Amino acid sequence: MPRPSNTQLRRRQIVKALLAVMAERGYDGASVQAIAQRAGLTPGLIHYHFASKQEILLEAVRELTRVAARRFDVLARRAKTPRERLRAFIDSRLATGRGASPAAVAGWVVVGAEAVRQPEVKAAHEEAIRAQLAVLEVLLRDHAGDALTEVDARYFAAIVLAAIEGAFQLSVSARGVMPTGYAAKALMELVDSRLGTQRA
Amino acid sequence: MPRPSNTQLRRRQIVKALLAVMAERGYDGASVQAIAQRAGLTPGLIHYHFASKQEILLEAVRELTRVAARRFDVLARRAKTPRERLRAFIDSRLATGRGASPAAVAGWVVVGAEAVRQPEVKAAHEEAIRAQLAVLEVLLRDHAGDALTEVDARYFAAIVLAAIEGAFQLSVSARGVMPTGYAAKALMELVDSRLGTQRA
Amino acid sequence: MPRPSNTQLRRRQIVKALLAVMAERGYDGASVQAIAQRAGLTPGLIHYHFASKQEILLEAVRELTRVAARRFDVLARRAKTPRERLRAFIDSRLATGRGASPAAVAGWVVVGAEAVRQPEVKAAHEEAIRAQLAVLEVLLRDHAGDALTEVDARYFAAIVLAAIEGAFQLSVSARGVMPTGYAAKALMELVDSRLGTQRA
Amino acid sequence: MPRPSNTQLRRRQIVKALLAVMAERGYDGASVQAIAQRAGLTPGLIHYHFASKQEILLEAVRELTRVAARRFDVLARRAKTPRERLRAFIDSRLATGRGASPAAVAGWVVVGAEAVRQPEVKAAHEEAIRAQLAVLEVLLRDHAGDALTEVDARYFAAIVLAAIEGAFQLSVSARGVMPTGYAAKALMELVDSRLGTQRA
DNA sequence: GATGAATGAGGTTTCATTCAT
DNA sequence: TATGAATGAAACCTCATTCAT
Repeated sequence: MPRPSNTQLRRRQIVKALLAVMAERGYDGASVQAIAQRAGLTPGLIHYHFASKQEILLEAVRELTRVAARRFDVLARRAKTPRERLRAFIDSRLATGRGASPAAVAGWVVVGAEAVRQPEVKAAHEEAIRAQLAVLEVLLRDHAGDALTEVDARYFAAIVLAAIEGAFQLSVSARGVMPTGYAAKALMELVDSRLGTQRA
Repeated sequence: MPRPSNTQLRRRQIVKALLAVMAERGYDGASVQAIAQRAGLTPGLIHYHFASKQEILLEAVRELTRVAARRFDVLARRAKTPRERLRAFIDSRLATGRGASPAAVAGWVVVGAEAVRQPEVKAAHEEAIRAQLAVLEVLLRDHAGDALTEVDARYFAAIVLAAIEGAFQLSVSARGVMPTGYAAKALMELVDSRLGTQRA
Repeated sequence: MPRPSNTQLRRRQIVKALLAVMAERGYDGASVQAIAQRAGLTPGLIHYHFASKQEILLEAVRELTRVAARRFDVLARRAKTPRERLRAFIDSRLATGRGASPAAVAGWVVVGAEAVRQPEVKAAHEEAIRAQLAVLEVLLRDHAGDALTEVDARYFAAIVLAAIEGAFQLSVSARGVMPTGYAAKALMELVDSRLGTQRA
Repeated sequence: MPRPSNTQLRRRQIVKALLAVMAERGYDGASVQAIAQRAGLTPGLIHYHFASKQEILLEAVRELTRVAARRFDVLARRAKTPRERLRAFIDSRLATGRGASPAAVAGWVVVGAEAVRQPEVKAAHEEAIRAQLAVLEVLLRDHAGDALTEVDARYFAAIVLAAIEGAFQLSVSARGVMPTGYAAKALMELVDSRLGTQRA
């Protein structure tokens, strides 16, 4: 009778520890030793559950993606109009309060830089970006009606996503520049003015 | 008779090499050995000209800032209206062509992530961000006239800068999402619509 | 009611797996994990049946010895003259065809090197060597009659055994140097010429 | 003014240390730490002079080959007849006395086993074997005159080389089986009888 | 200014073995 | 018997930095 598997638990523990350490010390600063310590495990066990440190990072990218998607789902459920759904998306990324996680934001910034040198990370990061872009594009078109051509919608979505990603960076390295909570509001205003959809 | 100092030349060489390597392998991947190789120098000499690897990175941040400022100056010289000066700023960051450097963009993204863990880098990065923000805020107010309150201008500038920084990230890790050259155009359109200033 | 023991089966499985892995990756490359995988078992079970990895190796040495002995017995049964029995011995080591096992040959070479550092392995290896030497010496004297003194027979046997062991090494690391099948023939010719016993 | 290079010295030191440790503990037992200790150096310095542990092993293979070749050259210089040159070859491998090195013999056996799993080592080992084979074949034909066909010479050489390699193995793992010094004599007798060339 | 050998700390990873179940 | 999670030691290797020349 084998001991009941706790692999799922352990993997989640480890990913969480990586994100926590990474938010403070970056990816290279997040040594396996440090991750283990944070998770209350041993380095050997880390490698029992993950083949390599990179594997943990890749799982972390997926986890961040899942969390963001879940957050959007929750907020979107309450939205009744296309504009509210769009706002829900922006809030799911930028709003503070329940679900907002500075560690996740810092982690995401670090992942973005890691994409520069690790092709596998780049692929995972890019996939996440493209998925968000697709969602955002649909939301924008739903909201804009005929005000956006297909091509415009795509680039507009890209700019909006860029603003979100950039806001992450600013919140990490120039805290205070954009008071928490204002980013979502300011971005939504921008979108509204572009689409001629003022808040009625 | 001492030989004439070439310290300035060497330092610039080294900073350039760091940026080049960093764009491919990240900061930790840019070993002193690798930097030396790229610069055609030896590791020992690197430390003769810089006290530590971090010093090179800090100098690189300054260098990137200087280059960006210079690029803006060049473009702004041709600008005649406030709107054109604003456009000059955005182009100086996002436009392709002469002066655009993928290595610099990747380097900047890496610097942003490094700010997560190195306080000195964070300070340098933040200073650069705040300086740009100040310029951008002035440009926006000049252009907008009474259309923006002081507070609005500050947040608007932050959002615009965020979009620029985010565009860097996308260009690094999701190339193709935002065709080169479109970012500047799309961002300017957004600004125009927000300020009610269509291109006449 | 205890379940019927399958220890013997398992031990043989494990030894076989060690030899297979060792032939590809050497002794240190044959991790318990890898052995388990090859045997279709788990690492824990390996240590249930063997106290240590070395124990498996020692059992493998014995197994290789047993297999060689059995092979000689089979061939010797058909032999009618002393010369044929001698030939049977050489064939049992060097001939190709039924019973020849490249994995066993590679395994034996690896065991020989492992004897360099593990006294227990050296002892087991040496015992196997001395046993073969004894057999070979008897076969040679039977065949040679008065053509060999006792001392000569001992050294002659040693040289013949050395040639066999060396042929293993060559077949492992310089395949093609000695076409399979020729080794036995060439060695027998050498023996014949030394003993003045031409093939009638 | 750089410090004068001592790379050649260091590399030789390291190779020598590897061979010494390997003769006692095998290749895997020869940790970089152990090699460094034996050489009186630090592990970091080992890797400064060799890219990897395997590189040291490959250099060791070359070194062993060079030493053997040199030994043959010295002995062959005194040889006056083809038979004496053949004997010089065999002595250069098997005779005791000046130049004989138990560590080198054990090292060579370990290298042979390492060839099982490291393709680069196998290539180096095979090259060494083939080179010796070529020499031996020429020596045999010179000595035999018409007594050997071309094909026979090749296989004969292979058997003789096998006997030499096997004698190494026996001397490592079954010391005493073949009293030092007798191997060369016994092998030469075998060759003589095969070629019908008695010591006149 | 310049070289490159040298150090020592620390990195990721592997692994034989143990043990709760 | 069997599982596979867990441990802890040790492996190879990288690297920023120092320093004799």
